[in-house]
Amino acid sequence: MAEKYWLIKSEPDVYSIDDLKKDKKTHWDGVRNYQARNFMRDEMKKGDKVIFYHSNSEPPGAAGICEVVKEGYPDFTAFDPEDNHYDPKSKEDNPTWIMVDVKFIEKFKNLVPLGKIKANPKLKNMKLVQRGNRLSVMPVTKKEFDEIVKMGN
DNA sequence: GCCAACGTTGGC
DNA sequence: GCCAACGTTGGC
Repeated sequence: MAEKYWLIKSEPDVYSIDDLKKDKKTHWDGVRNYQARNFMRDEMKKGDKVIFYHSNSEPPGAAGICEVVKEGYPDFTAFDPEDNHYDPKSKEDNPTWIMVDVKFIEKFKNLVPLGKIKANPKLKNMKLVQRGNRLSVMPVTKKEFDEIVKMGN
């Protein structure tokens, strides 16, 4: 099956592309949105390419690329009462929340700011730029993915 | 810090 | 099942 392409959002104050570069790989925990969960559980496959997006930052934008290295498995941070992402509704024998592991591929030479993404007619159909989108994990097309990579390097 | 957009919760 | 209230996201 062909690779899929995704975009995941992170607040760089919490976890940035530089953190991922340092760590080499990470588990993408803390997603507490059903649509995003379903993408990770059902559709994200090993080898899929992912745009790493910085939200709530100055400027917001696409920062780099990573790749799925482990497919959906239970987000254990939901089981830990001490964790910020603790969710008592999620049980270990029937987990509500799912995460994947991603590994660092590259950091763009230049961050692709949201403004430029919005200004590019080829990217106008991206969920990212459609109104009020709060999804933290979303699919993108290969064309959109390639275009953003081109803008970043 | 503001606020619009959106998801979730809970009363009925 | 509706919908108001509330909390969160995220750009500006």
